[in-house]
Parts: sequence; structure tokens; C-alpha cells
Amino acid sequence: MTTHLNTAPPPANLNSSRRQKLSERIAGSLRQDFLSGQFSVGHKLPTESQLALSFGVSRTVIREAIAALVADGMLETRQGAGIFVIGLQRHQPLDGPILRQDRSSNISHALNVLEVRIALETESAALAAARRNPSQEAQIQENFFEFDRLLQLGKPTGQADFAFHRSIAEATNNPFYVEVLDALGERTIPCDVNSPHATEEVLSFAYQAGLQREHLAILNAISAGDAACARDAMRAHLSASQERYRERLRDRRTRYQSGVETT
Amino acid sequence: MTTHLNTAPPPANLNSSRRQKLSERIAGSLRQDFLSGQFSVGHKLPTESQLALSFGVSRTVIREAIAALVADGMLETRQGAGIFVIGLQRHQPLDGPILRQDRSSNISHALNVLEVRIALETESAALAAARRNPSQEAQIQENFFEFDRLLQLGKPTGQADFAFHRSIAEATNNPFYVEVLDALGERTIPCDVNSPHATEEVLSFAYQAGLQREHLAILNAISAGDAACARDAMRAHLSASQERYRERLRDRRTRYQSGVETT
DNA sequence: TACCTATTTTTGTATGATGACTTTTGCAAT
DNA sequence: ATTGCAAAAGTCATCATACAAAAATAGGTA
Repeated sequence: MTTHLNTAPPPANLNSSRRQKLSERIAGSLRQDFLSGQFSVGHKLPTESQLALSFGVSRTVIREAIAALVADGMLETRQGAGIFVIGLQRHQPLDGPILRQDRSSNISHALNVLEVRIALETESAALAAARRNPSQEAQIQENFFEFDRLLQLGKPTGQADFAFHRSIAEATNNPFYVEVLDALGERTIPCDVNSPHATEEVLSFAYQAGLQREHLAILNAISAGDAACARDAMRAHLSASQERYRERLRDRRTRYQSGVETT
Repeated sequence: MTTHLNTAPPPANLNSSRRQKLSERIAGSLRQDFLSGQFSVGHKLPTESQLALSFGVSRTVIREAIAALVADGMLETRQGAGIFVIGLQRHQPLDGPILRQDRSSNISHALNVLEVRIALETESAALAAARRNPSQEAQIQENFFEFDRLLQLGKPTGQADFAFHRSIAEATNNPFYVEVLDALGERTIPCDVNSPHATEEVLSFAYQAGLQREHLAILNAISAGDAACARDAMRAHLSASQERYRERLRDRRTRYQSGVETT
């Protein structure tokens, strides 16, 4: 018996060697087949049983592979009909240098997203003030304090920030607000430490405490049921965020011009 | 054995009402839980068996839901260890599984979409007024007259209506406005003859001429560069649309009560 | 404590069965 | 010959069960 001393915790060296699941291998194989143009949109794949047979695995594995590709937007399954190709040019799975590249030139994108958020969230804040039920009000407040707790602990707050805004969208009782906000997704989180454009300034206590002050104004307005006030507070918050972004752009330019490099 | 993949042409009613799979529902539910901040990165989920129990489905379904989220980059499964949250902020395409669902049969949903549009488009109209370049201004006007031309010819105008709104979003010079509007898609068109809830009243000349009057006010404001006025005109337009929807709801109720059935 | 081993837990894979939905086929009526 | 409809076959969706494989845990020995 081989004995490894590894009582190591699971801290998960993420993308390192891990035996690939069969369904992942097969999903990758199929994905490559699609991308190489062997199948065109609308084509029907062989049945699950046939695929299972030809790959030499069980139908379970095939189904999980198909499920992954469906989640990617490449395939569509129709009960009783079959499996069909519906799209090919989707984003890469995960391991993207593409993602990182995308981020680096992304501050201008973030500014654009913020602009859309101003439109969306000023209204959602107003609606939330008018319509929130007690449970939703409590949820908003909870997320507010969660942000605060993480802030005191010096932990990353980006996710809590998003949760706060999201719970306000939920309090509109209009599911589309939530869905649009979700769709905008991570691009809406400006201040996560995990973000590639996190700087010391973003992480500073003072910076985040400022955010929290703005959040508090929003929370108070919604709790009070003051729609107009909530609208203004949200607009002030997001406008301030926009301004913070612009400042960061200026900072970067300044640092570049003065030749300060900390590599 | 000729095992060639047949190109059997499925009716391809893509986003038509299709019963959602259990695994998709559960994946969506879990995804929303993550985004609302209930679980943080590194958190270990309950075991598959426990999840199956708590959701009241078989382990197979849970596994497929998990597989989809793994493909999304949200989760990681480790054999013998469990299921872990590894990332939340994966950008999801705007026409994601939820928005792609067909809800056109439900007027209340259309009202919700319209509410989001009010938030979005009042701002986009204002921004368009401030930023449009000559070419974009011309494009908006062209779409306006195209609507008019179709109206005179008695042809369907829904598409042109959408094009008009879309060109305004384009004139903001912020691509995300266009993206979000596109994602909301055709469900945002209240007056298409192809829409399942087209009625004689919707198709009436007077009705659409009214629409066009509102459009004209918007166009004039944008051409004049008057942001505040554009904002007001757009809000008036969409609010009026909302009201028209509500009227249609009342009509339907009235017809039902008086026993008139127009299968 | 340190190390090794056995047990338990948990995910991965396989198999078979049943239900639901779609497409095709066959047959009857016009 | 064409149309309409019902039966049949094909296919995915879900369930239940079993076993294998990897990891975590507990226990024992020096």
C-alpha cells in the first residue's frame, strides 16, 4: 500500500494536476469537433446510447458531458427528439488568458457598465423603497451588515457589495431587474480585491468605508419607503463610483508619466 | 451500417415554450443562491445525496445541475472530498438561460419588462440627445420614417418599432445599452402582429398612429439635443405603453366576464 | 508525536427500468 | 391521391441501485 503523508488540507491548487473526469474529456472532444466545423448549426447528434457506445462509456457519462455543453450554449436537447447543435462560437471554458486579457483593457467597459447601472438601479432603488416587503428589507440590511463585517475583518468585500445591490433589485419584486443585474455580472463589481485592477487605494479602509456610507444612505431611504430619496442616494452612489473609476484612470496615467514602476 | 448524422431539420422553434428540465431549474436556483451571497468562495456544499434529498429529486438530477455549474466555472467537484465553490463572478452572456425563456404568453411579464425598459430607455434617450453624432441622428430618423411607411401600407410595424428604440440605444455610444436591450429582445415589442396577444385594437391605425406621435416627440427632443426633454418623452411613451397593456388586461377580463369567447 | 492502516465518507461510473415527449408509420375515410 | 388520426417506435428525462475510486477520518503502534 502506498502511503502518502498528505493529510494536507484541501486548499486546492486549482488548475494543477487532477485526473480529468470522463465526462469532461468527452465534452472537450465534442467541443473540438464542433469548433473544427464538423457539425453545423441545426445538426442532430447521434443518440445518447449511440454516443455511449462509440465512446465506450456509460450513458450517464454522455449525459453529463452533454449537460456541460448545453450549459455552454452549444447544444440543445429536446426530449423525444434528440440533441441538436445550436451555437458554436461561445466563450472558452475557463482557463482563459482571454479572460485576463479582457480585463486589462476593461476600465472603460466598467465605466459603460456603470452608466447602465445608473439607469437601472436608480429606478430599482425607488421601486424597492415603494414595494419591498419586510423580509426583503431585512435581506438588504443583512447584506449591508455583511459588507460591514467583512470590512472590519479586512476581508474582500466585492461579493458582499454585489449581494447588497442584488437584494435591492430583488425587492422591486420584478424578476427582470435581478436577471439583468445578474447578466451584467462581475463586470458590475468594481472593488473586489480579486479583481485584476485592484489597487491599494481600492483596498483601503477609508475607500470602502466611504462606499459603506453611501450604502447606508440607500438603505435608510429604502427602509423609510422614500422612493425619491432612494433614487437620489443610488444615483449619488453610482455616480461617485464612476468618478472613482475616472480617478483611477488618471492615477494610472500619472504614474506612467512620472515613470514610477514597481515591477 | 450508414451511421451518417442525418440533418433532420427540427422545427427549430428555438426559444418556444419548452418545459424546463429539473436539473436546469436546480442549477438556476443554486446559481442565484451563490450570486445572492449565501455561499462564499471555498465553501463546501452539502453532499449530492443531501442535495437530492432537500430538492426532492434523484441524485442524477443533482449531478447534472452540478455539472452545468462546473462548466460555468462556479463549482469544482473533488472525488471523495465534495463540491466546492471556486468562483462566482463568471460573466454570463446576456441572453442566458433565464432571459431566453419564452414569457411572451404572459402579459404580466411583459409589464415587468416594460418597467425595466422605462429605467433603461429614459436614460438612454437622455444620453442619446447629449451624445448622438449626425449619422446616429439620421439613423433614428430613418427608423422613425420606416415605421411610418409601414404604417401607411398597413404592414406589421413591430420590427420597425424595435429598430427605432434600438437606434436610440446605439446613439448613447455605450454598447451595453444596446446589448441589454437586445437581450430583452422581442418580448419588449408590444405591438407586433406576430405577437400572440395581438388584437384588433393593437393593429388599428389609430393605435399605431398614437405610438408614432410619441415617437415623434422623442425624435424631436433627441435632434434638438435636449436631454431632459428626451427623457420625459421616452418616459411618457413607455408609461403610455404600460397603460395600454393594463387596458388590454382589463379588456380581456371584461370579455371573459361577459362570456364572449373568441377562440 | 509521528506514521501507518483500516474504515467511512463522498464523488465517479455503470446498469436497468419507467415516464414523457416527438417523430414516424400505418390505416381509414374522403 | 390526399387528408386526418391513431398506433408505434424512437429518444430524452428521471429514478433507483450498485459498485469503484479517491479522499477524509479514526484508530492503533512505535
